[in-house]
Amino acid sequence: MGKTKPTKKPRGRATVRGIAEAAGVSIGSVSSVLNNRHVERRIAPETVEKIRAAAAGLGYLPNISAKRLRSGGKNNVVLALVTSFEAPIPLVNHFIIALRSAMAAGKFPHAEGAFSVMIEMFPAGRLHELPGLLTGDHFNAAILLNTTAEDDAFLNRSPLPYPVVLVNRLIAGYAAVVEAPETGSRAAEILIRAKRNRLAVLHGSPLTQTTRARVNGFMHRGAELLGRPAHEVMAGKLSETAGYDAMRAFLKRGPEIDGLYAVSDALALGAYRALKEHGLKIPSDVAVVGVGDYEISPFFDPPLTSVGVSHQALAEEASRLLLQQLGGDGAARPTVTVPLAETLRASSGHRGG
Amino acid sequence: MGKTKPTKKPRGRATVRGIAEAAGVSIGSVSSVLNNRHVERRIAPETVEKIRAAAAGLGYLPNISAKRLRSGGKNNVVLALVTSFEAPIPLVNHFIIALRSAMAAGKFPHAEGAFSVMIEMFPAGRLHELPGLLTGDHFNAAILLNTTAEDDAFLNRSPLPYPVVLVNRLIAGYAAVVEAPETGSRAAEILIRAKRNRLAVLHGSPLTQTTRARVNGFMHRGAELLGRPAHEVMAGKLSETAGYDAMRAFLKRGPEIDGLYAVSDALALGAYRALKEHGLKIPSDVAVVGVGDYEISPFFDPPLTSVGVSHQALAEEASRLLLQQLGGDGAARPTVTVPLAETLRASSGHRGG
DNA sequence: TTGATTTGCAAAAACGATTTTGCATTTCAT
DNA sequence: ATGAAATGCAAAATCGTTTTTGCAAATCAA
Repeated sequence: MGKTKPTKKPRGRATVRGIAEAAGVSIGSVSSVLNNRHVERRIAPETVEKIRAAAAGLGYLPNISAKRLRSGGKNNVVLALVTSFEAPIPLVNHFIIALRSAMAAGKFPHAEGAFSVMIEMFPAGRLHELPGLLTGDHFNAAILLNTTAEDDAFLNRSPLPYPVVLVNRLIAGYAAVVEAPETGSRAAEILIRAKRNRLAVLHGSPLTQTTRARVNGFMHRGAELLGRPAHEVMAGKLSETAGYDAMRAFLKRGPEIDGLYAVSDALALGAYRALKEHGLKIPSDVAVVGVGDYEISPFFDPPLTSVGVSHQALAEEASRLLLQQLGGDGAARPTVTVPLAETLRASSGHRGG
Repeated sequence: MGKTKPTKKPRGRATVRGIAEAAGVSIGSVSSVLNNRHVERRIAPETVEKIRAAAAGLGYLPNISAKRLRSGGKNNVVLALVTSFEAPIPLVNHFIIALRSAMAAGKFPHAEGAFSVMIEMFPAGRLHELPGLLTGDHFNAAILLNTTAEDDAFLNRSPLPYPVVLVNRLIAGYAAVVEAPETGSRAAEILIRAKRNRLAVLHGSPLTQTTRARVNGFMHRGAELLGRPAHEVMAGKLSETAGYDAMRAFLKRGPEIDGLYAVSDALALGAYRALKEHGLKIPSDVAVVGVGDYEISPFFDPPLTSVGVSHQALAEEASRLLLQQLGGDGAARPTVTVPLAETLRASSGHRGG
């Protein structure tokens, strides 16, 4: 065998060192060229070319952590929004905006306005496989959305070593923001006050901790006041289409109702269409109550009565809690209940909208 | 004035070194304790306490870049979604999902599925103030949404030193994804084919490059086919409420129309309500065409005819382009036009929905 | 020709953490 | 009492960059 120089095989990603070896120069020169400092640093044109060629040939991608570590100053608080892929699409944005706004407003003095927001997503039930979750390598603090029971068990087992705020989940040892528990029962009361007594609730499957609470509250209070159980209509997901399909199938089966509670506004919108197609008028034939998640509720036809917490309120409260833990008292792990907002509109026979 | 005790000079953020000095131990011991390795590393209980106390007292927050650099392996490709605060809320999610999905599907082999997605937001016109934008310190590649003319001028002036994909903007030297240019003219054609000849277009203010193209295309094609200009109705923003207000004011002024083009579906939904309140039936009195941004268009009452590109298609194409630049040919800066999708529903007098 | 500049780049010093190694001390076994 | 093992921690190596410093060789000025 010929005597081979023990060149370090660049098995991983290309680095400045790899480029330097390939081009036969020092890493300092490589860095200068890659950052277009070659004029100030007096690198010869032909050397510049050699380095550029080597970098391109190796498919160089800079290591952001190293760059930030070296150049970044002290300003790198990293906040993460951790959510399952299955999260309701519009929800995530509220949290991004809320985090950004809270930080921009200087709610967290330590960072002096300099910070990053990351989005981490995981398949439902696989939270534990998320890189950096346990080590704290990827972010300084996180808001956790849309975990499943399995994920919750994991969180319970292995406490995360940084500030965390859970949304609509309660786990010992974690701060949490939850919606007020009376959402479902208030919906029942609104419908019953509007003189409805043949009620139904439309929900998705599987039930999340939150939607289950809504359904249970509604069923319980409805039975209590009317002495009769409400119908349960189960949709496949929390989407307009799923709500439409489920409601249409339900109406075809024949049960007559005069009051409907949809546990999400997407479901409500689907139900609207099914009801109308079935020849039922809202609210004279069927009154409808939704949850207040969407900005578009007032633009339903007729405008949708909603009772629940707004995503925005939830998001703002979660941000506040997170920054509070980050900045000051890390030991405090409060559970904050966001109060209900109730907007009575035409879909339940009320004026306004 | 009260004298402050100079117990500790706040020279920047606390580090392991700072804690080590405060506790009178080495940084290695500090690290071990902070990561709960003190058992394996055989740190004496009283030392552990000293260190914990010092860390808490200094408000220590680990430097994520340093942690990742040291422990992170090779897996840190950082992708950013850079958008102005004013971006339409639902748009952003599509890009997050598209990026995550594309990476998860292994579209970018270099990263082996390990990567981060960051969200950076800037006030419209202030893109240039975004930290890390010019230095490339914060991410390896970015998708840019919702820039203003001012931001575009900046981008034109100072090319960014990493792969970038622009959305609905064209700037020399950058890859871009744009919607097909015929959106507006097709909307005019649909209305005119439906025998409408007194047209109006409802748009937001200020006009973005995209919405301006839609309006212009509509006005031009409408005038061409009808020999008469369409009305322009200007709303304050691209929201339901703004659309409602603008449309209501317009109808009160008296002009009669029988065809309306709303350049976003939020505007269309607001217009629906204004039209109905004004006693106009859709589509018999006024046919409406929207743009196809929302998943809820089929659930409008009546279902909304849309012509345009879906946010999802835009997002998927943008992700594809970005990963293509990242992985392979960084020199290629293609402009990809996403084709139109046209869905004829009841709002323009068509069947189906 | 010779001393002073310029040119071109290598070597070293950070950035802030984690992990490995090494070395005194104690404690244990005999 | 004495070598062996366990304990507790400091020191050093490392991650991938950027920037500063230093120093030959080449070029210039006289």
